[in-house]
Amino acid sequence: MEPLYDPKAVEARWQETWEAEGLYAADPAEPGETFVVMHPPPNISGSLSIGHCLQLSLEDALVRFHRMRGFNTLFQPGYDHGGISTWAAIGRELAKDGRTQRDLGREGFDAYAQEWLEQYGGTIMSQFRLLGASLDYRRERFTMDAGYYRAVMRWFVHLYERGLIYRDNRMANWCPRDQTALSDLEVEHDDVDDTLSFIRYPLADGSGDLTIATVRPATILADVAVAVHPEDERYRAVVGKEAIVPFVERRVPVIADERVEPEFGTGALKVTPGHDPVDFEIGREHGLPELSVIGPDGRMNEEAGELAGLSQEEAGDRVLKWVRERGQLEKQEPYRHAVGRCHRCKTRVEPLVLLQWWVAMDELAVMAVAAIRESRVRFTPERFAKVCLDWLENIRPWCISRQIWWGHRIPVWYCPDDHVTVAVETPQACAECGSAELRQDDDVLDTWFSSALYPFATLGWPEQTPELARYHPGDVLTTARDIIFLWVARMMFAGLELMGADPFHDVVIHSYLLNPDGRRMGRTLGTVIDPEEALEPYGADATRYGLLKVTSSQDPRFSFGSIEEGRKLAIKLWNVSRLILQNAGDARPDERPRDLEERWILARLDAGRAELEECLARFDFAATVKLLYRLTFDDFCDWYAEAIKPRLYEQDEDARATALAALERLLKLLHPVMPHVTEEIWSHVPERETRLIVAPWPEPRPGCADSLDALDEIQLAARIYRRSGVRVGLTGEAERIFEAVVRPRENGQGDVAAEIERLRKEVERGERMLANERFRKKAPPDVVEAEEDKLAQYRAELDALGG
RNA sequence: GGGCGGUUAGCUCAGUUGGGAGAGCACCAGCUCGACAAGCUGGGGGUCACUGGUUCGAGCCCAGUACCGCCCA
Repeated sequence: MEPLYDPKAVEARWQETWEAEGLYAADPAEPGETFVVMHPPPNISGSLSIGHCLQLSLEDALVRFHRMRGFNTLFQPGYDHGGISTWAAIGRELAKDGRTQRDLGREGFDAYAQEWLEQYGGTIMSQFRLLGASLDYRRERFTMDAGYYRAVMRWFVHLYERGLIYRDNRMANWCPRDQTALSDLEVEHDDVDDTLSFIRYPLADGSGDLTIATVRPATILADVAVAVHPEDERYRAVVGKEAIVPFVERRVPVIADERVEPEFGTGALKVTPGHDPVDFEIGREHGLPELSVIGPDGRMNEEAGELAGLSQEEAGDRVLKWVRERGQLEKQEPYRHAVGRCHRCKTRVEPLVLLQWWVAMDELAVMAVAAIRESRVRFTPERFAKVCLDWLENIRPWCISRQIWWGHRIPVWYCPDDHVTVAVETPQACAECGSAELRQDDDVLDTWFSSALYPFATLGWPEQTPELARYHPGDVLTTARDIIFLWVARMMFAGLELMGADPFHDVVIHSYLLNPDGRRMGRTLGTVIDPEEALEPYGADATRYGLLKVTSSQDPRFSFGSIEEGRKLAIKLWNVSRLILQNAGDARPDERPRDLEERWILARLDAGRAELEECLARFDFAATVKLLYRLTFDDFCDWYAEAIKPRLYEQDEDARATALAALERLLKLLHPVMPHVTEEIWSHVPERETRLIVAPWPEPRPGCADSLDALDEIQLAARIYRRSGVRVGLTGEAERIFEAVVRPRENGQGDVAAEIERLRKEVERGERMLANERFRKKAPPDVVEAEEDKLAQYRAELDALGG
């Protein structure tokens, strides 16, 4: 073994070896309980971020752990076409040459996207490999490959035939820049400073006027009513009358509707069903017309008459000028409110009534609600179950059509008479009139519509493949919290609807990595950390360790500190392995615990194994790596290795065989987190029959459990000696171990006086506590007893120091 | 407007039923011994955001306040 550990060469070699030897491969024909993790497919709008690496590290730890425990394990790789996200990314690329997606034409765009796909898909797969993720790379899937495409068509047709997909004119979110509709989830809300204008609408009968408040005066042109709350005493008398809309001077009814908020503005609401979601609902209920004065470009359209072609702001100014001149502008106030922005391009979203395809959600959502309520699907941390339920229980129709060319084209065809034919395969004739002149719907589906099928479309559904039979349903899904609604909830109801099963039983919401200065990482913000910045200098094992270390916090700031710690752990492990392997002589790994430190380390390793299993079972990865760090540094290196060192040099065969066996146990425990360095060391251990990646997980070892605290006395003596220079009397084995571990020359002088002072304070504290009668009376007996023991211990130490 | 997180050492963060405030990094001091100076040993450093409450005992439980962040509308 080289004196210096070089992760770079070692890691690359094992990544190739594991894959070449088929050790990542899942075989449905093999026996064994299955463990399946579908890695959330990164979308091909870019390469992996350090956040993706965190997710992979966590999944791969679980996967490797289960593989070693003998599970038939599938870790599924793939990538997502990424709908609007990729569409926009390609748009930015084309813009460099002054081109747009539309310039290429639909076929030209497809060809361009194909090249893009190959480049980024390849990048993503190579990044997976660089991290040592033990995905079954032979099974790489893409959400638009032929089989998956067909699955998406089936899903659409299925829902259509169930009556849950329909085409309708409804209020949708429109991105004027991307020129497409969006779902509610793809709209972000930001507060902006705006102006609230109070405008008087005269009553048609001349009996007075009503004042409304609006931040969008341009939409006055599309007003079709004024609404008040039915319980609002102030306006009871005017309901049923007519008001005159300024500028267009249209007579509109004054109506009563419970959706009006009496506290907002004056309590009277201008109703514009064509340009506001709430107004749209009011309009539908009251049978009002849906006028539209704003076009898909976000500017005033021809319905706006003389204002046609103006921006909304310009039009609003014209309207305000009109009312001001006529004394109908009561006042203006600064007003802060939320506006919707396109999730991808941050353009202000325009609410417009549009003919789109929708999914009715109630019936589907109910199934997912049941899965959560019945704990068939659990969330970690638990609170996200409630978050998911809230969304599912207040769900609204899902707009699934997108006016872009990248994605699954909607499987609907129209004949010249506008009859609708819905089919998985391209139909030859109209289902209604038989016309052969068919035109396919231009739009594609929301990317999440297809992602919902990921847990089984990747396994071949709708074909009944051996993989589908064996690996569905899966086990654990990990993701970031912003994906819960977009993907997790939708996978749940898609799985229940099509497969009749929950696609996983555990959802692990991992932490969200922030930039070192506490800001969100975003490509557009230029705040992303490239995984290369960690992998290149530190290696995959250290990076994996460092990322897992910060998974307990909700939004940890990324720093290289924790990765540095991982590197130190790998180096420490390397060095202690050199000690044991270079002094092993002809010994073979064999547990022959004879002396105190051997029974102790086997007990500690077994306790560590049990604790590690508990940590992983509750998905506490930070606790997992901290445990491994302490086990390696404190127990294995500082005590066990030091204690046996003389016996290794003396060619004690039992000590050597046991040391090799103990090292093996440690390597196994570390493998799921740090696979490369452990596999490399393992390859130097004599007589290994398998690779570590598939070596059996350590069995419980109850035999040494009573030695778990066997070194307590010696460790205490060491502490006293190192602090004060005073030797506590030890006998036999204890004295031998003390001599081996605690080197006399270390800090020999010590400070006896300071140590005595410290111990006196401890004794005082204990005496004070135990003198409190109420403590003795009310605290549990075991707590009191523990305090008494500690006091006795401190008094004994004080005696030993002559204090 | 509704909801959810967070606030602990100079920095990044732990702290699992309430029972002496921890780790890593950084800092200071000491130490080359046949695994490791990318190391070892010891040390300094905190009003656990604030106010009140419950309790023998509160970083932890309860009520409220402030600030930061997120989600939904």
